[in-house]
Amino acid sequence: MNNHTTQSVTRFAPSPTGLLHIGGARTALFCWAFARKTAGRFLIRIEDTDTARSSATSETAILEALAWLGITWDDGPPPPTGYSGFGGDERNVAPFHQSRRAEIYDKYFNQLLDAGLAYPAFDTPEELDAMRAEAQAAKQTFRYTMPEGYDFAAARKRAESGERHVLRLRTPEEPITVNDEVLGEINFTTAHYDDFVIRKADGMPTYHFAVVVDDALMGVTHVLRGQEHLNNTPKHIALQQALGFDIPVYAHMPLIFNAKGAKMSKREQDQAVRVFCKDNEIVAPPEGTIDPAIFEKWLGDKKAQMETDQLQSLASALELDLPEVSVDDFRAAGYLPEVITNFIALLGWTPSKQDDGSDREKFDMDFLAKDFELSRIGKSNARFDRDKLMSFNQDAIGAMDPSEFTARYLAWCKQYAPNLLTQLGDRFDAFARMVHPRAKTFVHAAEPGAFVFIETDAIEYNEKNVKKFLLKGEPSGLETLTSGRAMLASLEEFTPEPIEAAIKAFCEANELGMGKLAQPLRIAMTGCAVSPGLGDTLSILGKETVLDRIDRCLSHHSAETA
RNA sequence: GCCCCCAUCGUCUAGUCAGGUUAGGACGCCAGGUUUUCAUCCUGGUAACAGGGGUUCGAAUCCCCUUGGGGGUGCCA
Repeated sequence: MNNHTTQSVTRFAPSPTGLLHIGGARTALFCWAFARKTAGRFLIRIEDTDTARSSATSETAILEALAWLGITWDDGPPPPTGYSGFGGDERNVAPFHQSRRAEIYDKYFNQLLDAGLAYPAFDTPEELDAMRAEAQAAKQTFRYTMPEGYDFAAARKRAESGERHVLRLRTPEEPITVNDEVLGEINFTTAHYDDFVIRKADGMPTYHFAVVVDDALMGVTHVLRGQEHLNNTPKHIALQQALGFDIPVYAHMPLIFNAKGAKMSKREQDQAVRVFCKDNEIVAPPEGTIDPAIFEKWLGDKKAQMETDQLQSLASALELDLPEVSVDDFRAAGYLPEVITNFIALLGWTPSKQDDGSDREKFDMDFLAKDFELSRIGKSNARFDRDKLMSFNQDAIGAMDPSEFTARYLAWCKQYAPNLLTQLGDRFDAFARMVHPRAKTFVHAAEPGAFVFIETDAIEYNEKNVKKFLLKGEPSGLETLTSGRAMLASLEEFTPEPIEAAIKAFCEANELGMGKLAQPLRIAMTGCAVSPGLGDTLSILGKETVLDRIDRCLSHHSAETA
């Protein structure tokens, strides 16, 4: 036996029917981590046996999301555009799309058929429905088993003559024990599996069959997947036994839910927008978002789901943050890939303790690749806490040096906020530097800098702040603002440091606290007493605008002092 | 209905396998401090072993029951 055959192989096998769900991302991450940890291989396989729902677009989106997270694969489709250095077919196990493996499946279908371990069944969906209803009425679990006196030869003849049929596996009558690395030993009696379908009427293998054949042929040694598959496992083992395959190691991991304890789903997003519309009595879509007819129909039907991009344009027009569900959602919301992987790794898995014995929470992909252990996967489902994710993201952004933040923020804006870029022009670097210390996500980053984008004439002054910082005191804020204006007007270099220095010197010379000038200036610039650092705030506006805003503020409030 | 899995602060979790801890950390929340505002940062606080039976000198930890949560029960994956 050579090293090649003893090497561990894990796989992530998405079905290309949508974006990469955050739960799927965690499964992929753990599969990746286990392969790295054990110096094995991680492979990607595309499970596109559901021809009606699968699409190339969603396959591309899923691969791109994985690559963006830094979850790269050894075997599988080529890397998405813009990535390189992973994927391929070094071990000669392709194709990686189940839709292109029909011949392979046929070979094994025939093997089972010849051995009498699989048989054609001709029941129509309606007949099956009736049988299920009957079992339900009798308060029993429906189990399909081979009819008494089943005539193999006759059935094969019917099948070969083209009669519509499926293939079912003859399952054993003995209980099956699953040895799960996470859950332990679980015994399944025959009540858990019946003669399930292994080939659909359209000739495609079912999930159960394809997964078992492909895993075996692709040398998969460790199957790490969500707990929703636990009940499928005896079926897979029955199939492996019938086919003479080795049984891989199984590890079923807990599920991830939203804050409410429900499954995270796209439906949740539709729900959020619909509730918002109803609460705010919005009966028509904002101008330039979506077709009013579509909107109306969607609003009226609680279960209706809108296309993802339509929903997003609607949400952004309503200034509503959509609950994120897919990796793409989190990416668009301005979360960092290294933060997402760090955070989801913590959902259902615990890293080793730090050297001093304290708990570890922050780590990168390299650490995960070294530290990952199946034994530290938990058993109970986890809720996804966006507050904590946000906190991690803020910490990570805060830890970047300014040039890194600027570069990454720029890259994000190019993709998700091009308007910001055109409005800012060559002031982008200064803007990025200004908002960096306050940024929780790239989406939220621009908020403290909102004053940059409004017209001076459109500034609305906060009444409370005006009273406190402009009208009261001796000298009043307005008086300080007036003398401060002259000082700023005479300033030659209008960049952050000189501005800060000049303001400081001015306050000291006049024996004033910094706030005496700073707060009135903030109100003049933004309308309220909150802004980023004064040097940044003033310099990004430019001297002319700063003086304009001071003048407007002064004239606006002079009547009140009189 | 039937079957399977799970159960520590509001949330993620350490501790459970090899019973003995003031049940620890993180996010959140509250209070105080630093700061020209905000944010950051610092300090402190809040808050949990689902309930009931056992076993034991001793139970978060082992066993049973109840309750609660989740999953499955497809010619979806």
